[in-house]
Amino acid sequence: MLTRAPKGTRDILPAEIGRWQHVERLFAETCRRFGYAEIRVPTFEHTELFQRGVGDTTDIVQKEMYTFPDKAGRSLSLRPEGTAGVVRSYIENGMASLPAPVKLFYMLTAFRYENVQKGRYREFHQFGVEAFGAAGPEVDAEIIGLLAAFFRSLGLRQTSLRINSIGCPDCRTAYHGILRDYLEPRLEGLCRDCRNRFDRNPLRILDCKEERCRLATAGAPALLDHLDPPCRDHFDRLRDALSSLDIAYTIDKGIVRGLDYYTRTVFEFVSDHVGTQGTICGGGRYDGLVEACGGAPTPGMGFGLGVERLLMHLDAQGVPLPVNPGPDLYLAPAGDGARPAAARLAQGLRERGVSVETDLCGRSLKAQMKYAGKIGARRTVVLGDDELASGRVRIRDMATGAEEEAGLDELAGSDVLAALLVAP
RNA sequence: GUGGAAUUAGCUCAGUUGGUUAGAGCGCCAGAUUGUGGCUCUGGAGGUCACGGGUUCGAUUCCCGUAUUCCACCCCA
Repeated sequence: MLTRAPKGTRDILPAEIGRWQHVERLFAETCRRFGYAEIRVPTFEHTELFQRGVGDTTDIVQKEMYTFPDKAGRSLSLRPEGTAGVVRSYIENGMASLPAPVKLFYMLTAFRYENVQKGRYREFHQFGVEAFGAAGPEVDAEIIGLLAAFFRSLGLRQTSLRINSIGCPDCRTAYHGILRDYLEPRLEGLCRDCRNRFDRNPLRILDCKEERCRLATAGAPALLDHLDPPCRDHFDRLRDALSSLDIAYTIDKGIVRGLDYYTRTVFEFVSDHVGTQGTICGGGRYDGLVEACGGAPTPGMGFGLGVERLLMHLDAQGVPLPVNPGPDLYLAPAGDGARPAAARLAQGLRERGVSVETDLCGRSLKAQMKYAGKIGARRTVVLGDDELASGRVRIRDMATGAEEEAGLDELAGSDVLAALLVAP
């Protein structure tokens, strides 16, 4: 063949589209019940949006973005996540003047130039929500509650919620000092990356997976223990809110998250199954992001959820997902004389809402019956000279083999139509 | 970006210690005489053995490179 799908991309084929549509419907419905409205934003944006919005120092922006000049010389980038574009749209469309909070959800594809593994692709699908204008922990808890409801309705089990607070810029500045004091005598023991991080972003050193860095930071003070009083209060009230929603969680002081914009609350839903791509969903609060992108100071909170990973973990847990059903009716013309009548009848039934298949390959009646069985047709009707002459047909139930007689003229009429539309 | 493994039909896999036309199961198409599917039987289509070089009289098989997939690191969804 000429070429294959590019590395890290995949086709979603008809055989699996039912699973995708199922989770999409369920997510959209859950969001609707929680008061979130769908928004669709561009696949690419000006590169500076992501540099500012995701963070210039992040791996995502530094190493993983699909950035290209367009023919007019603008630097554009395929979105590596959903939040930045939604924030841009919020500002650009004056949503600050809408009744607060502004609650949005999206289902989109994002792009990262990364090495491929299971559950990690270069083009991947993300669901997410963003809530603007609510500063308190109540919205944090509501969003986590939305996810809990979504997972429950899907039948997803064995995931755990981990939460942390990384404070506001003030407590982070203060904490950076405390952390540097602790790390300075241990600087020689750190890896080269982390020695660079020491000045720029010492918080990330705690996230380093290098053995020697983990040893050096094992006894380091945690940011969570050095929050200023307002951040501490926010975190404590989030815990109370989660408890009153009966949502179980564990505190994980190690959650830092790789995007620069987070403040205070950060959280992840992680599958308890083995496997390195265990994070299904991650998010948190980003109280400085709208302002950083040129809007008025506006608190925000949201998450991104990896759809491929969600489906992967549903599979791993054996959660059944629907496949697309076969047609309500297969209409089999017997003999060439019946073909125009069959096509006309199929058209009429389809316009009345029945899903009908009929022969397009000139097959024998026997072959048509085989085909009807293979595509999962619920019923079949044979249409030949006899039926056209008498105006009577037999409706065959493919599961039981039972046949029921009906008038041809009533087949498209309401009674038989109703029977066809009712699931067996 | 760094390591390791794999790649033979649409799918899951055999196989060739280097030698004529490369196999199976499933799937697909057709048939088993009258107008009825699932079971069974018969036949058929479908492969430059991932791609490109090298060694050789001869390479799907051996060697090198590349691509892709999977695994680990890293990162995250």
